[in-house]
Amino acid sequence: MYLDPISRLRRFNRAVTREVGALDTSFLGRGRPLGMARVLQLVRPEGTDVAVIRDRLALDSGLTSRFLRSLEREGLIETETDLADRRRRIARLTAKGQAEMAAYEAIGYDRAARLIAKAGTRADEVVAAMDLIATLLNRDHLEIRPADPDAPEALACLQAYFDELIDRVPAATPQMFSLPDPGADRYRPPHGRFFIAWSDDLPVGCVSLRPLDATTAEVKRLWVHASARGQGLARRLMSLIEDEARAMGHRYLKLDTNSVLTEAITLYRNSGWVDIEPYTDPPGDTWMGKAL
Amino acid sequence: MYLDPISRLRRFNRAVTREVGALDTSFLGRGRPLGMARVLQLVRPEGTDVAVIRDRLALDSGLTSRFLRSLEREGLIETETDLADRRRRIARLTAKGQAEMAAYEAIGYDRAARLIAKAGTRADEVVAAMDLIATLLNRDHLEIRPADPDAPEALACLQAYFDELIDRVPAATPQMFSLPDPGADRYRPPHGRFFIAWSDDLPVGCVSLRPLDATTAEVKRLWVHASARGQGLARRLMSLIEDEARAMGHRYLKLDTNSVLTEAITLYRNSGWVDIEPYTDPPGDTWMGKAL
DNA sequence: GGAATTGTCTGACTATAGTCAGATGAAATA
DNA sequence: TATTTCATCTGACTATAGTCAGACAATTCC
Repeated sequence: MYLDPISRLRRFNRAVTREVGALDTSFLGRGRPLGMARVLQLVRPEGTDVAVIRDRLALDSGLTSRFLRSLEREGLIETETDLADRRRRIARLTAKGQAEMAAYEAIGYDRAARLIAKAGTRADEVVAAMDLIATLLNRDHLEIRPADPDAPEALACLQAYFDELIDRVPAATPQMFSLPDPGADRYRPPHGRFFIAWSDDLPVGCVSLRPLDATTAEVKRLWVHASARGQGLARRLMSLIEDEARAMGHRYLKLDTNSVLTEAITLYRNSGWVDIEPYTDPPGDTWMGKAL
Repeated sequence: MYLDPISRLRRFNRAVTREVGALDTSFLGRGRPLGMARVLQLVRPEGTDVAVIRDRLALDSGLTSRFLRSLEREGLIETETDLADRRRRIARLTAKGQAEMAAYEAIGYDRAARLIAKAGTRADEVVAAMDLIATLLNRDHLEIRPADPDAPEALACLQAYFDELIDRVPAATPQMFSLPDPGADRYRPPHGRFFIAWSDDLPVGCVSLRPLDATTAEVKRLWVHASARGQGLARRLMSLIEDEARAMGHRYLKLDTNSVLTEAITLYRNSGWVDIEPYTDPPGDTWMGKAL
């Protein structure tokens, strides 16, 4: 290759710096300095802790305070002391502030829409490329949080998981899967568990646990978004769900999978899972278990 | 999908803004304000026109001048008046300035290398994703320039072109192609032509023309980088080479291709090319011609 | 209960980026 | 030749971001 990977990354950096700069400049079009606009973006209508704003933007406390005062004078936000800890303050968007935020949203949305349109027939590919890069850059901030199995973000993960099974497993058909999951109740505490891995605001993985009997539980719905593969996330999810099962008092775990899903099976074997007798119907054709 | 493409683009934007910000901050580690560092980056050892620097960074002339004076005081650059137009000035890097630039280069290189390393087994995919995005963002600045067929950038294009043929055309084997091209001479002016399309500093396409007889020429080596496909570049290259042939006095064009390269053949047909009698050996199996 | 720590705020300060008007000399144009 | 345009420079100015010290009140730690 004419350009080595590092030069190509730097070419990417230049292109993207220009783009980001242009976005910043267009934000200035609303007649407010960038620093203040950035603070405003972090103030939620329900209220945001002032310390959170300071941390996220890595701002000095004095500067943050002044930005907030200034936004307050404009009537865009209100602040009040946190009743739980009266040293802390909470900033909240006013109606006027929400309108202003909507205007900023519109600017960002327009620019994004224009770029997607520019990608034409390759828009899907471009979005996948952006997911990959964003997930890589966010890698150190990946968070795994419990979720309700009927929440929209959970449904999105499950849909993606089903789509992948249908795509890869010959025996899997769309009729086998329905959403919302009729058995969702068994994934909810206190009986079961459902976790989602987040990279910023994109769900990039999930895993669930449901009880089979008093001492045995089943691991299901292990899925990792294409952009997050190859970074050990599946392993983290599995180890989390095993810890949860242990804490809930289970002594044994089972799962069913399909032999075409070789990466998953390799992962299971490498973390102590062994083949067991069949205990479910197709599309599964491989059954594994692990003593906790 | 839980997140629509536009939200995902904006997530990408956030991730990348943080990264770019961090790069800027690390440049500040050399104890020089960012603006001045940016100016320094544009001063070449051979000399750069001051107006070029101003334009590229969209700086006020007063500010540019002050930055240059300051870099001059530090001994990093020298300026002299342009002899061709004595209103203009040229800035040139001193030895000390070159050392300083090397230090900046090293910072950028390190960060890039670290990010590539973080991508682990998916580094190739990440670089391809970055190419795709950078080419999209640079789309309006795509430039097609003549090149020598033996220049490194030309060899890179040809190698990529051959690799693709070997990959897609069953009859094509590595033994059929060698580089540098033994027939390179026929692609050079005044007899032939060789053009490369550049997106920033990445060659993303090429096309060449060689004479067959006094009034007929052959179009060869039409190639477009994966990141630049679907944006009409092949069409631009073809239309350019046809114009060149016309200007050189040719009346008729020919080309040979392979039936598996369907997008290319569709492009040819849509721009007035028609099937003709075979005139070459494999791996070609489709021959086309166009009267100018 | 007293000392240390924490979160926020204010005022005074500096650094950096950027704007604007005008001066100067050179080149282009009529 | 006279006028206009151009490229650069300087000085005076403003805007924005950011730093620092100290005050104050609430909380945590011992």
